[in-house]
Amino acid sequence: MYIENLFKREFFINRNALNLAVNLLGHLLIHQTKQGTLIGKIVETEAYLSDDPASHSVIGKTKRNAPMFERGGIAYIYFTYGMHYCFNIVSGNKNMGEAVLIRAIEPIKGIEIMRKNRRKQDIKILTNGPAKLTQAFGINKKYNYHKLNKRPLFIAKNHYKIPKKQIIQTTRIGIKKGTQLPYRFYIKGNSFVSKK
DNA sequence: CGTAAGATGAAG
DNA sequence: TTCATCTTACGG
Repeated sequence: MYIENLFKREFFINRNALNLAVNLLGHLLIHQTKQGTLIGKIVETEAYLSDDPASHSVIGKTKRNAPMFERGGIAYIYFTYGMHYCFNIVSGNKNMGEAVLIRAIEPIKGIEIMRKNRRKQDIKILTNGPAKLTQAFGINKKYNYHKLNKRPLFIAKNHYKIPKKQIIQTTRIGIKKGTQLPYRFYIKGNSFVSKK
């Protein structure tokens, strides 16, 4: 059903991270697993640009951030704080060094599987944070470099378009550098947006 | 090598 | 506010 609505590779390549961060809001992250299909609506994103002090890419290409320098449309997944995975979508063309961090998602389908993966019951805390949603969706380093226009992990179009008025642009959270830059976007009033 | 920081989350 | 926990990048 959602499979024919998946975004093509060009969608991610033909724009920079700021543009992609805005344009991902409201669309769907889908993971087809053995246990069942997981679907969530993207409700919060952060852009990390090439000349951005907070971006992993600012130091140049390293083994960890190398996916950011590939053509857009692949996943950049990194492990942090000894236990968490964060999921990014690379934007722009090769060697741009930009990506969008998916910070929060609204669970749509496969909620029981998400509860199991998270070992938490309350739907409100299943996916309202970058490392929470990767745990809920079973996303880990095996999907680093994965093309997001292919199953089993992909982005699909939601035909309902978010009104421009409902998109809030503000500063990013959880970082020490570049805190003044307004590179965070979220859907106004959505109760699955992460908290500071 | 040694080490410090980290785009976090959960508990107290 | 503290801590769990470990990879990564960088300096010696």
